[in-house]
Amino acid sequence: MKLEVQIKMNPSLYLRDPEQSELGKNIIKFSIELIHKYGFEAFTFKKLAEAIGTTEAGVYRYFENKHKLLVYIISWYWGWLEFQIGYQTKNVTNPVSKLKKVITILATTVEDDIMTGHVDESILHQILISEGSKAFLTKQVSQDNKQEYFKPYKDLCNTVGEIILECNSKYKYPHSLASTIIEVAHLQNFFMHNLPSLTDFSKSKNEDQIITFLNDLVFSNIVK
Amino acid sequence: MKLEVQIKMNPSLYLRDPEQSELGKNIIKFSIELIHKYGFEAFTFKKLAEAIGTTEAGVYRYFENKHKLLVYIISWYWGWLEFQIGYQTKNVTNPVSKLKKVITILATTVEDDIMTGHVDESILHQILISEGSKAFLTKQVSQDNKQEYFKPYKDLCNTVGEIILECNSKYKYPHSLASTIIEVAHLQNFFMHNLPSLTDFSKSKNEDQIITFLNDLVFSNIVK
DNA sequence: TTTAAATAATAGTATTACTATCATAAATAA
DNA sequence: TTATTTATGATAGTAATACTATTATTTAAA
Repeated sequence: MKLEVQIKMNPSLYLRDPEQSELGKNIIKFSIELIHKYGFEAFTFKKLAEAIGTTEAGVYRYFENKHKLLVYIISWYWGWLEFQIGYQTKNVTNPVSKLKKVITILATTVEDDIMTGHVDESILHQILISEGSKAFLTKQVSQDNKQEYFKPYKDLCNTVGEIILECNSKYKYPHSLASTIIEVAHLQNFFMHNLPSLTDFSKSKNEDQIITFLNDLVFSNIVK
Repeated sequence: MKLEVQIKMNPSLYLRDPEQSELGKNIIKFSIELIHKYGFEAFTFKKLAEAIGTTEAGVYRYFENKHKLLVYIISWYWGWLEFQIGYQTKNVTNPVSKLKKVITILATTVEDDIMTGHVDESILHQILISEGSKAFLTKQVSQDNKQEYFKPYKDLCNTVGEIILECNSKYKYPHSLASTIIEVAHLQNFFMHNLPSLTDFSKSKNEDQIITFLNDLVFSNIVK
């Protein structure tokens, strides 16, 4: 028996559950590849259908539009990351070590997880860096939020926020600091590779420096 | 004689300089209004042309496409902000006070500046919060960067970075901290209004709390 | 074995993101 | 003043995008 990690997804994100068929799994697999290749703006359902070997109508049976598909794969990633964080910090009792571990996970390009057949997490991580915020930077953000599209992201922020409170129960902004850590980890990575003068890591282009920067920022703030 | 602030723009952003004609100024004025109203994705040159009372072709004579127009108005804002920061911190000698002032400027919704006739800065500030990162989160970011499209943003980050170094000349990440302050100011504002559980300001929805959060983050980090 | 459900194949529509052409009005130079 | 350039307006047209609809065919469940 092959073990597979299943991330539970919000059903209102899709018309037909992509996990339940080969075509569905291919939609997820190739949309990750193509969004990474073309960027979200130039990514179309037509290109996706061609890559899979199906028709546009075939894709539309699974997802109403490309925005929902983006939100789907991004939600999937947050769900998977939450699982990773839970798993990798399971035996860490010291909260500071735990938060450091979390920062490292958030700021490090992951390796492809063989537990998830059709999803390449390392590409997904890249997508999150350059397309992630497009999931919520829209005019429909409030409606999307009402439909709980961002629950996995919020859950993750809560988890990180709780670890922050474990480090310092009097810290006043655990949620804001949690969302800041997540967003800044991605932004500094994007800047390092694409607009290096907005960072101080242009020479090495090493993720470890982002981790050091974040640790420095976070721990001087919460542990005084 | 009417005094007007002129922000010098990168000429490769436009085909014809919008500052040099009524139609051009209207393109800027109404694009700010309509991007704010519809969001950048749903904003089209057709809607813009209709609002102005010209034709699509008329708009295309000024801007090659809507991406360049977005970069133009965002660059304009960074240029204007740089000017504001210079002006408002002119007589502040203490670097900590200066950085606090800068954070306040970055995190506060501005009032419309009457010195700039056709631009409504308060709406522009809203656009920056929700559309700002779309200027660089594209596949062409490196080409755009080579053409110096992001120079005003980088200049601003440098200015802020220098003030950080004035506060603590040994601080290792002045550029990263500067870009973090700017981006987090906008992100926390967006979250506060649209995804409040990602912040700790959901009750009051007050910008002052973002300023307090940022001051707390920044000064515990650089002044130890 | 029947019936239902999923997929493939094809066609069609409204909108978007442009490009091209030509006439006219306004500004400038000879 | 007239000639010429330059900006704008009006209109048309195209390829691509973001869908919806229809029907036939295959696959799976009852």
